Formats: sequence, structure tokens, C-alpha cells
Amino acid sequence: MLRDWDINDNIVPAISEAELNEYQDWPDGHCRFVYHPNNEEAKKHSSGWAMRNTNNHNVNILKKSCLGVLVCSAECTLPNGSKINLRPAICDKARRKQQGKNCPNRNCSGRLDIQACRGHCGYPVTHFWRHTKFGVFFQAKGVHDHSKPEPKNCRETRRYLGMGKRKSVSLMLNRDAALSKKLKTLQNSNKFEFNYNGLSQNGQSNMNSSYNTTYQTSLNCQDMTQQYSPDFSSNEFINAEEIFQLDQPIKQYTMAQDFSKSPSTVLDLDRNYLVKNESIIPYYPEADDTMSLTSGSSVSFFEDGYQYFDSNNYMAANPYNSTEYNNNIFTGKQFDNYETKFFMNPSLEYTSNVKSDYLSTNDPQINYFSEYRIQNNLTGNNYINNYAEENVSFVPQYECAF
DNA sequence: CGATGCGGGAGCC
DNA sequence: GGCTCCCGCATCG
Ligand SMILES: [Zn+2]
Ligand SMILES: [Zn+2]
Repeated sequence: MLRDWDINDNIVPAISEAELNEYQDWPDGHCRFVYHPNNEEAKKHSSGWAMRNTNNHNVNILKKSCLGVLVCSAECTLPNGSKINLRPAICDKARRKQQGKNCPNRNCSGRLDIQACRGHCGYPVTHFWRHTKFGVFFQAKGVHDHSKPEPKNCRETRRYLGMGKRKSVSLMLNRDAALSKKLKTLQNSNKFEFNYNGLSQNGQSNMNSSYNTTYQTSLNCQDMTQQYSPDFSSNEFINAEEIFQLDQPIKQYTMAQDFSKSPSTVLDLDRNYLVKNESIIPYYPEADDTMSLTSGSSVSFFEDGYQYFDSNNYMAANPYNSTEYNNNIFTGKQFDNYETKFFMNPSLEYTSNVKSDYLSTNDPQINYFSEYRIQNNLTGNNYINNYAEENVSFVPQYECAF
């Protein structure tokens, strides 16, 4: 039996080990718990609900308020009968970027919209956290009046890799003739530079500051195959040029403008390959773009019915979609699991889980691996701050055979 | 890049 | 004073 206490008491009671509660992912309603002082979730003050820090001017008690859930403005229903309920970003800027995006349901033309939480007398539900040597005290006030957002997941790897924004280089070949020319140069020389002077823009943002920015981007490609695949022994080696080939098989893929499906993993059934594109190109702001300079649009191949599912990237990025694909609602295929380790960067290792419908007990084998170094320099003044910006991305691209 | 925590400050009752 | 919300800053992964 829990002793009586309130988070605002001058002294909260001592709690014995036996009185500690199991960590609760989705506390709802007015409730209190005391978690073990070593519980990782409790120490991080995390919750299934999207809670953001709010200033209560009390250093001893951390207060958080609910951000609600991202829903579709058209209130569409997915093929599996569920509704769109994405997780609002905690960061204000990132959340503003989410709003108005296309609904991730490819059959829907709606936009993403924040459904605010008014579960506590018209205000968002609040969580309070307080640490003592006996435990982590938690108290919630209010009943959420909205559905649960997607749970947070391990985006750390993707963020670290700078994969939050990307376009597939292969896809770019389809839609941007100018860039594809540049990339064709790449396959011959393995190194080149190009300027985006043609994309420099003058404009007036609605932040009432003029900007004039030029972009200069360099792109270097280094074949890392030997380095990353010491057991390289495939008899079906596909070289880099084939990935950039314009006429086939890339042409069969269509583009989905969908930020939530950014990593692209494509099965080419004809060639029996899994082609995984993790390429990023820098983002060039439009004249009417009032968002961050470094925000980016993303595209995906997930439109052709031959999708593969990569849990390390795709599911982690969007559990809702991964469930959709995992249940084979669109593909009707039975997936097997493979687990393969890739070195994405000399300083970083992560495991990529691949599901395929091939009945193979072998791990996918790396046929080709290259790493792109994309350097983007902005000079002049942009419309947010007057500063020059330089950023560098390392982008892996690899291909597997089963 | 975004998640998270901190704290000053404005506005409201 | 108490509370909410907004904003910028710093840290971390
Ligand atoms: Zn929709
Ligand atoms: Zn809520």
C-alpha cells in the first residue's frame, strides 16, 4: 500500500524497496508511482506520451506537459484499420516542421495536424518528477483526451548518421537531369565537384529579413568495399556504375514524397539484389521556405510493391509504417529475418536488420559499399542568421546479395 | 539534427 | 504568488 504523498509536499516519504512500482509507459489519469532509483526510463523521465519540459520555477520538481498527438487532417483510416497517430517532436522547431506535412498514408491527401492535449481542465496533462535517495517519484495530473502517439524509438543511430534528411541519389537520377549528369561524371572519375550557383536565390522571407545565399557543394565517393567486407567473395559483384545506371532498373521505381519513409531499401527481384540507398544531398531552401536552413525533404522508393523492410532504419523511424509493412498488408509476402553488421563509418558500427522473402539462412553479403562525403558550404547571409554555414555528411551506400 | 533540462520573463488570475 | 507558455541556451548522443 502506497503511503500518502503529493509531489509538492515539503518532504516525500521514505519508500522501501518493496513499495517501489514497476515503470509505467502510459500512465493516465491522476496517478502516482515511485520507481526504482536505478530504473533507466524513470531516470530519463520518459513516457509513452510526448511530454515536453515546462518551466515551473522549481529546481526540485521537474514538470512536463503533454504535446498531444499528430493526426491526419482528413482523419483517414489505414489499410489495417488504424488511424494516423504520429509522435509530436519535443523540440518546438521540429514540431513546427511536422505540421502541414503530407499524411504518411499514401492513399490520403490530408496533412498532419497537432491534436493538442486538453486533458487537465482544458490544459495539457502534466507529469511531475522528483528524485530522492529512495526512488524516483512520479505524479500525473489529467486524463489524456487523445490517442496515444507512436512510441519513441531508437533514432540515435540515424541522427548520429545525419540521416534525418535525405534523398536517394538513385532517385535523384530520375528526377533531376542536371544532377544525374553530375553523377554520371562521378562514375567515371570517382571524384568530382559541382557548384549549385544556379540554385542560389534572392528572396524575402516572411521573417522580414532578406537573404542572399549561395551554395557550393562538393561530393566525393570512395569505394569502401574491401575495407568493410573482408569476406568479399560474391560471384555476382555489381559495381558502382550499375547503381547509377539510368535506364535500368531504377526506372521502375516511383517516388513517394513522404518524410516518414526516408530510408530506402529496394528489392530488385529481377537481379536478386537488395539495394540500399542511404544517400543524402544537401537541402536548398526555397524562396518561401521559412523553416530551418537545414531541414530537408525526403523521398522513398516504397511504392512498387517490392519493398523490403529494414528494422534498423525504417521501423525505427516510423513504427506505424513498419508494422504496416511487417504485416505484409501491401506486399502479401512472408518475410524472413536476417541480421548483418555493417560498418557505416570507421568510428561507428551498427547492426542492420534486414527482412526478406528469400528462403535463405545466410546473411546478406555485401557486394558493394561506398561512402560519400558531401560537403556543403553556404556563403552570404541566410534568412535566419547572418552566418556562413558549412556542413559535412558521410553517406553510406551499399548493396547486398542473398 | 532533435531530445532534454534549465531558467528568465511575460501575461493572466 | 502561482501558474502557463514562450524563448534562448547548453548538453548530449
Ligand atoms: Zn491521412
Ligand atoms: Zn495528452
